[in-house]
Amino acid sequence: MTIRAMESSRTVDSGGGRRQATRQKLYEAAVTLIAEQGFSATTVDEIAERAGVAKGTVYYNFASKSVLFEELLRHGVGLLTASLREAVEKTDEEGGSRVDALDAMIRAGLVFIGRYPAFTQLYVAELWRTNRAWQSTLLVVRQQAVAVVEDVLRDGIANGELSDEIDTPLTAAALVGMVLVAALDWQAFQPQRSLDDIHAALSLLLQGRVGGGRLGPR
Amino acid sequence: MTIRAMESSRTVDSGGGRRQATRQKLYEAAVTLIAEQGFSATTVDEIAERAGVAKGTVYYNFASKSVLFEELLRHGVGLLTASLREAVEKTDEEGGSRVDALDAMIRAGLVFIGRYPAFTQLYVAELWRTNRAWQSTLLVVRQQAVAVVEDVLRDGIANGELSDEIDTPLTAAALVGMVLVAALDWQAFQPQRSLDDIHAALSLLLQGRVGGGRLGPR
DNA sequence: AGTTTTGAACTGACTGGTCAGTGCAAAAGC
DNA sequence: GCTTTTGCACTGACCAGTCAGTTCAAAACT
Repeated sequence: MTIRAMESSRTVDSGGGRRQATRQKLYEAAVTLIAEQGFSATTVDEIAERAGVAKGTVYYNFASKSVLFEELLRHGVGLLTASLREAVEKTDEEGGSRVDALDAMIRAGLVFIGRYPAFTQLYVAELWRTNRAWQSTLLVVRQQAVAVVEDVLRDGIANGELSDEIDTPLTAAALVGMVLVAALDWQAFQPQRSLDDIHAALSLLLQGRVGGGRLGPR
Repeated sequence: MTIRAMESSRTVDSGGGRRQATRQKLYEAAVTLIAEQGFSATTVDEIAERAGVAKGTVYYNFASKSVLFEELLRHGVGLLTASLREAVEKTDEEGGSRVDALDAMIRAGLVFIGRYPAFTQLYVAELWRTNRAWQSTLLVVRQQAVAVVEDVLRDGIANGELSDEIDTPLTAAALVGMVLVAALDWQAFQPQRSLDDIHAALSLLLQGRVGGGRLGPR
C-alpha cells in the first residue's frame, strides 16, 4: 500500500525513490529544452513546468541552473561511455579485431544518439565554448568519452593491426566527430533512414574502402 | 580584399565604405562573443561596446539582434564555400584526382577554421538546434557548404575513382564532421600543433590507410 | 491502539536585476 | 544636403533565485 513501491519504475533508485525520480524528471525536461533553445534561452520556469514540478523544487534539488546542467552532462556522458565500453568488451569476448571494436563503437554511438538525440545535440553545442562556468566539467567529460576510442586505437597500433603512423588523439577526435556529425545529420535531415544504413556508410569510411576499393596514393 | 565581393545580396556595395565597415566591425564583435557565450547570453550592449560603436548604430544597421546573427551566418558560410570551391578549382587546374580534391578541401577547411575559429564554433553550436528563429537560414547555409563536398564525391563515383557503394550525402556529412571536430579539438586542446600535422592525420584517415596499410575485413 | 512530532520534499508568489528595443536631438562624415 | 553615427534616457517584459508556508509518511510517544 506504500507509495514508494510503485515509484521504483526504471531508474536505478539508489536511496530515496522520490527525490531520485524528481531529479530524473528534471534531467529529461532540461535536456530537451536546452538542446532546442540553448542553456541561456531556457528558463528554469520552463524546465519546472515541463517536468511537472514547482520552480522551488528545482532549487531544492539543484543549487542553481548551471549546477543542474553540469550534473546533467555528467549523467549523460556516464551513460555514453558505459555503452561504448560495453561494445568493446563484447567484441573482446568474441575475439574480434581492433577494427571490429571500432566498428562496434560506431554502432554503439549511433544507438546512443538515436536514443538520446537531445543530449547529443546539447553536448556538441556546448563542447567548444570557452569562458563558461561548466568549462572544467566539459573537459573531464569529453576526455572520458574520447579516451575509450583512444584506448582501442592504441591497442590496435600495439598489436600491429593499425598503422603506427596514426596520430592517436587526433584520429580519435576525428572518428568521434565523424559519427557525431553524421548521426546528427541523420536525425535532423534524414530521420527515416535505418540505423544499419548509417552504420554501413560509416563502416565503409572507417575501413577506407571509399577510394574505389583500392589503397590511396603514396 | 574588398568586402563587396561576397555581399551579393540586396544591400549592394554602392560606394558606401562607411556602412560596410561598421557592419564588418559588428560581425567581428558578434562572432567572438556569441561563440564564447552563445546567442542568448550575449547582449547587444556588449556587441556594440566590443565593436566600438553606439548601441543605436547596431539598430540602424540591423533590424534586430537575430537579424544581425542571421546575416553573420550567411556572411561566414559565404566565405567558407568560396574557399572550398577555390580549393577544388585549383586541384582541377592541376589535373588532380578526386581524392586530391577532397584532400585539398580538408586543407582549405582547416585553414578556414584556423582563421575563423569563432565562426566555426558558433556554427557547430547552432546547426542542429530546432525551433529557432533562424532555422531556415541555417538549413540553406548548411546545404551550401555540404553541396561542395557532395559534388566532388559524385564526380569521383562517376569516373570510377571512388567506390559506387558510397552514400554520397552521408559520407559528405561525415567528412565535414571529421574535419570540423578534429579542427575544433585542435584549436581547443592542442593549439600548438601545426596545420600540416593535423592535415596529415586527417589525410591518412581519408585515404583509409589507418588499418595497417591493408584493407579492412568483410 | 491512537495521537503528536519531525523533517524531508515540495510549492508558488515575490523581488531585484537585466536586457532588447525605442526615441530623438545633435554631431559627424561623404 | 543627404546618410550615418552618437549618446543617453527610458520602458516593459522577462527571469534567476528566495523564502515563508504546506504536505504527508514515518517515527516517537502515550
